Amino acid sequence: MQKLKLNEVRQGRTRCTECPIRQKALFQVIADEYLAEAEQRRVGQYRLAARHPLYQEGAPASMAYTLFDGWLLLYRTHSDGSRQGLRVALPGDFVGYAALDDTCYSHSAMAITDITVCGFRQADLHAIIDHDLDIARQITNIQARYLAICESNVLGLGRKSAEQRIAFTIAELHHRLKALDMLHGDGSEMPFPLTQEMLGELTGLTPVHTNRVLRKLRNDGVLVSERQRIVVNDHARLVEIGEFQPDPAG
Amino acid sequence: MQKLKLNEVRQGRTRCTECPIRQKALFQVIADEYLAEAEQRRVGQYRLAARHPLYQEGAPASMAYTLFDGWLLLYRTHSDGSRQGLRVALPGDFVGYAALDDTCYSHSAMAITDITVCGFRQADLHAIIDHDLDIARQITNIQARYLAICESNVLGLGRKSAEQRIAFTIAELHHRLKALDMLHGDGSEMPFPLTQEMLGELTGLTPVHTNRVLRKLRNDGVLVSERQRIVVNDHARLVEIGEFQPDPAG
DNA sequence: CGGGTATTTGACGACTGTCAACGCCAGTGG
DNA sequence: CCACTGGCGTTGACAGTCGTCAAATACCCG
Repeated sequence: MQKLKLNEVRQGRTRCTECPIRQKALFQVIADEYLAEAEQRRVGQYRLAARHPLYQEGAPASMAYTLFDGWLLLYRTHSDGSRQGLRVALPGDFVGYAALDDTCYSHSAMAITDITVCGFRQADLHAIIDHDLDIARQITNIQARYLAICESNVLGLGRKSAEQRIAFTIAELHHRLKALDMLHGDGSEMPFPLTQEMLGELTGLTPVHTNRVLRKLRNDGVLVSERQRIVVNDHARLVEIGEFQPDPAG
Repeated sequence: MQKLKLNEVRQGRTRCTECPIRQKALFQVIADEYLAEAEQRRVGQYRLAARHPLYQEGAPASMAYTLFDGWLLLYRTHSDGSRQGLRVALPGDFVGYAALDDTCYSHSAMAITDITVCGFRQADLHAIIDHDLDIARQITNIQARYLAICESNVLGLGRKSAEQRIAFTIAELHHRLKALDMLHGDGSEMPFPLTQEMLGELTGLTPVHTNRVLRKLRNDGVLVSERQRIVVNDHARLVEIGEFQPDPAG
């Protein structure tokens, strides 16, 4: 596991309005409200290269982010150095929020691909929340949704087999990418920038076993997995194996 | 797995003020604020017998509860009927809150022991939150803490061994019971109303393997486990095995 | 082309689940 | 008081999933 440089890689800083994804962003309301002040508060849009950390668990949680472009992996580090994935953030997702002042991040975030994020100071967010009920509710809802996802992960890791967890994870990503109109071709082809090691981190498996499960899904004709891409041949089976339900799990 | 009767068992309904635990309740502020209206809104204190459900996943989330007395198990049900424990709630804990109107519970709650709870209508809570910033913050903090616990569970289930997870769970409960002054004797003796099956549900293990792990901890002199009771002989080892850290995990 | 990273595969072993049986205990009813 | 009963805890034998170790191959990028 290589050491990654800290956020030295941030380059550029352009106005949030230039981001095309913005219209779809879950967190659009805050982006809108905040826009007027964004420039003068020196909070704006950042770019971060793939494989670099956005923030790290244990560090003071000074900023939260809306992901505008790219894929982001949220994970928590075990004492032996291994990592447990918590969630993949996709464009529009709001990450790194801490409810209290002077808190530390509970997890780390690493860019899977090159990403573009819009940063907010936590302190500013708290101030906004106190003023604006709609935004307060929206943030609360986002947190509640994330909590439900987290509970689903607990259920999956505790009760499901490796194959079920892999299938669930892929099915869930397929579902979310579809909602973001990020599928290719006839809709069965999805971009998949995660390495098998990352997929293993998300599902609590070693890279080797992740590979074996993928091979089985491939042999069973459920999907085709290549670098950077997965083609879902038998979507019904994938959903069935993973027991994926679009709504309740988030 | 036997079928449990629904909340038919609720008996009595007395004023919240009679509960001695109240002074320590995390959720005391709301209890205070809410007290004046509690009676007229027909929201008050319930009793529920051990092994009976307080609420169930998928049902409309009409109420949230502060646990005044007893132990409560939060869990989520897998499609095969097995259950994955999410958390044990102890006196003072606030459970069942849903951020949105017209939501369903994401998980179920079952009384481990006989319990006493103080119920709040979700709609009323939402109204209170909109009026009172302090309470809004407090609920948000409770949710944030629960989220951190949930992330810890994901890490544990994904990366830790059975022995580590059991040790962690016991160490965590020991820590929380100590804070509530619910330990017996010299502080090494803790009440433990969970069955081994429930402990297995929390740690993602079968009852049989849970038993084997407990035997090992017993043979290694770490603890003594009996029905309804655990004596922690070697607290340092327990914490070390489970990699339990009091603060960050909640 | 060369070097590093990711994927793939096989052999082996450890951890955990499954199945089955038995013992213990508390509560119940005769 | 005692036998009965059901739930829980305990144990052993066995099987299967998954991790570990090691090596080979494929891919990407300079």
